[in-house]
Amino acid sequence: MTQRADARRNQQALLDAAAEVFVRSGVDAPVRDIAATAGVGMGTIYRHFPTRAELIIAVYRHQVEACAEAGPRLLAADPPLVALGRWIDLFADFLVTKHGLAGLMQSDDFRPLHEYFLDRLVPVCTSLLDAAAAAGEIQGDLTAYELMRGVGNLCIGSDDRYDARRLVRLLVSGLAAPRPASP
Amino acid sequence: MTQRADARRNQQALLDAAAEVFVRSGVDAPVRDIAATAGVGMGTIYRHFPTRAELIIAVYRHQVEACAEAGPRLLAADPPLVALGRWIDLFADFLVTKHGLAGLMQSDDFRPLHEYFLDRLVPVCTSLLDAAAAAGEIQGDLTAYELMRGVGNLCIGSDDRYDARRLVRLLVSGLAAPRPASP
Amino acid sequence: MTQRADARRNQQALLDAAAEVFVRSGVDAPVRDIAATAGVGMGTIYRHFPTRAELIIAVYRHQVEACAEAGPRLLAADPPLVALGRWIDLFADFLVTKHGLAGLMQSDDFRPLHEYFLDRLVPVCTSLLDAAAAAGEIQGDLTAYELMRGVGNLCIGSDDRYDARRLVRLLVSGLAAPRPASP
Amino acid sequence: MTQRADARRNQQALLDAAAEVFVRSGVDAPVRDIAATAGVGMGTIYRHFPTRAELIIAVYRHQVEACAEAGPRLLAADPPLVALGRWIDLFADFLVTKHGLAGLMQSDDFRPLHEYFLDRLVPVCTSLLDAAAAAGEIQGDLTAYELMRGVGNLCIGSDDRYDARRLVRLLVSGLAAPRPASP
DNA sequence: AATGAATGAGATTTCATTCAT
DNA sequence: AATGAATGAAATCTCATTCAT
Repeated sequence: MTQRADARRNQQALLDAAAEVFVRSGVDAPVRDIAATAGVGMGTIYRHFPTRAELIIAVYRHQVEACAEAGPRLLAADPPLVALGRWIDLFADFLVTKHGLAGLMQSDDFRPLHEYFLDRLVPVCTSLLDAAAAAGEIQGDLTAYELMRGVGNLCIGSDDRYDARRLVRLLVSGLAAPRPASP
Repeated sequence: MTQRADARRNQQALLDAAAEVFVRSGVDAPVRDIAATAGVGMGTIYRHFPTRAELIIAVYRHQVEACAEAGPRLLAADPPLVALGRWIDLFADFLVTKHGLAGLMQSDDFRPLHEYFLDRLVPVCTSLLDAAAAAGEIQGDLTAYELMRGVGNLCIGSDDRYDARRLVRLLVSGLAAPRPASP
Repeated sequence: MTQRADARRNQQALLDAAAEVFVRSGVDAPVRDIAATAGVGMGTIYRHFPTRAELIIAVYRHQVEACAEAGPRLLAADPPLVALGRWIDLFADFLVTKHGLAGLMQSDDFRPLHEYFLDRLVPVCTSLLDAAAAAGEIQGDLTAYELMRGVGNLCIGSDDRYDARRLVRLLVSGLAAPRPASP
Repeated sequence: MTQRADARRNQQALLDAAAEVFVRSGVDAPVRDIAATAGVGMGTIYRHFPTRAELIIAVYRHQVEACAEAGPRLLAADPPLVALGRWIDLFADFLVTKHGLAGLMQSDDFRPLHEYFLDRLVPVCTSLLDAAAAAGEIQGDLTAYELMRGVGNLCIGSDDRYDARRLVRLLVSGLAAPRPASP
């Protein structure tokens, strides 16, 4: 059982290395690079994460979970549209930080990854959206799926000249119902 | 001079073939496929377009030009914000149609491509934006560069479940100045 | 079109190299070895023979054809059982020479190879067998398929201590109808 | 001594597992599969059977011994050629049942395996063959070694369309001396 | 100028084998 | 003694790119 500790350490090294390499070279970086960065053999990656999607999911799982859990908390604390805005900020922060992650979701090869994100986060986003709609704070009938894809896309390639978060805020403000003219 | 004609014919065949293959298999389709579709040898592609970015630029040049030229025309015909909206629609249409093009812009390898697009279109977009700002129709100080990147990003991966144009419209509406409360 | 000559030369070099390597290391020798022996890059093999089965078939095609064509000739020249014996000798010679070929046929991976051999040779063998049966020279109802598999198997691993041809002759003699006791 | 018992139990589990896996996936099945089936670690296999040949020999030892012991018994009970035929049937049964075993013998890597079989069985076969020759029941001077290799080869890949036992019987009948013409 | 055959680097994946625990 | 995680050497296959013709 002592070995288990070793393996766990290794797995963590792998996750750290993968995260680092993903930032450096994108999520489709050669397996060999990740192995080298982690200081393990290539077989070790395949033992822990048989497919690339599994590795990516593992790399980002913690943050996806944190994001999912934040939804209800925000909704309880703020008016719906504010909560939605804050949650979207959280989501965007995550994506922007994970340089290259957003761009990845498009690829057919990463369907499982895409699905994991959606399965976990779309319901959360839906409840925020529904609450805002119920409160009459937003117009239209955009789905959570579309909103998240839009935000996800906006977060691709954020850099000095392109502040993704700013665009995201603009998008959310476009979502808000027009303020009724005062009487 | 006859050869010149030959070469020109070849170049056009190449552009047509590349456009077709780009739609079919994305802009990173194998060179061989493009050559085969054009009915020329692979060497011919390399002679005409030494890098893939050059080929892509050539493929889309006409449409980029058309888009650039539409700017002043729209501005002359409509109120600034309407003109901006229409121009953005035009730009988005172009990107959505060119499946995969938007996603490509991110890659460092295609810097030249990216730059061509920006050099040609940012000034046009800037003049539309400035006009709208001057008319008090928009708030904030978003640059044309950021707006175009945002729109470009939103256009990635449009499909049945994700209508990029809709998100783009939302973004533009977020740009509009809040209607001043009536007195 | 001059290049065609080059390519043809290359293809022949490939076939020669493959034949040599097959003898040395078996028909499942690494592609790289065959390429190296032929003095070409690995891609060249894949261009000429996309699958391993295609390469093997090509390597042995000439001899399979020669064997197939010998059947009718022998049948025309000799009494059926003699013709059958000679044809089987020919077939066995081929297999024994192609060290390792016989052993290969078993593998599921080489189904296409197996099928090519059978498609081409079973009909020939059948006509020899039928003629012998019609002449009352053989007993039983062994199929050409079984006979050929038997002969093929006997030819595996012929060497100094194991003379496959001798075993084949024994098998064929076991096929002959028992001489009717003289009156 | 308790550990000795453990080790013995393990060894038996390994043999059973190997036999099972050999049937399922052939004698060159991955070591890991055998270990998993036996419910032991891979290191345990290497401890007990450092080479694959040793494992295979161990797996089949019982049956090889049984076959060897049957020789004298059959010879005592039947006329020599009948005894030979029955013994060969026994040998063929063993090989046909051990799917893939016969094909394996060819490989240079399994020389030790090959040798074990021959060392144990050739003398038995020789005595049967000699007895038949002494009785004038067979012709020629085929060695036991060649006969066994022939039978071994015939047993490769027996299936629905190829009945190895039938071919083996044919071979043995080819061995019989021609019935002397009646006076 | 054009061709397309050839090259070969690089990416993935599988397992036999070792060795720290 | 046993475990099974780790290793890393193969082997396969795919293209971007070159270059002889």
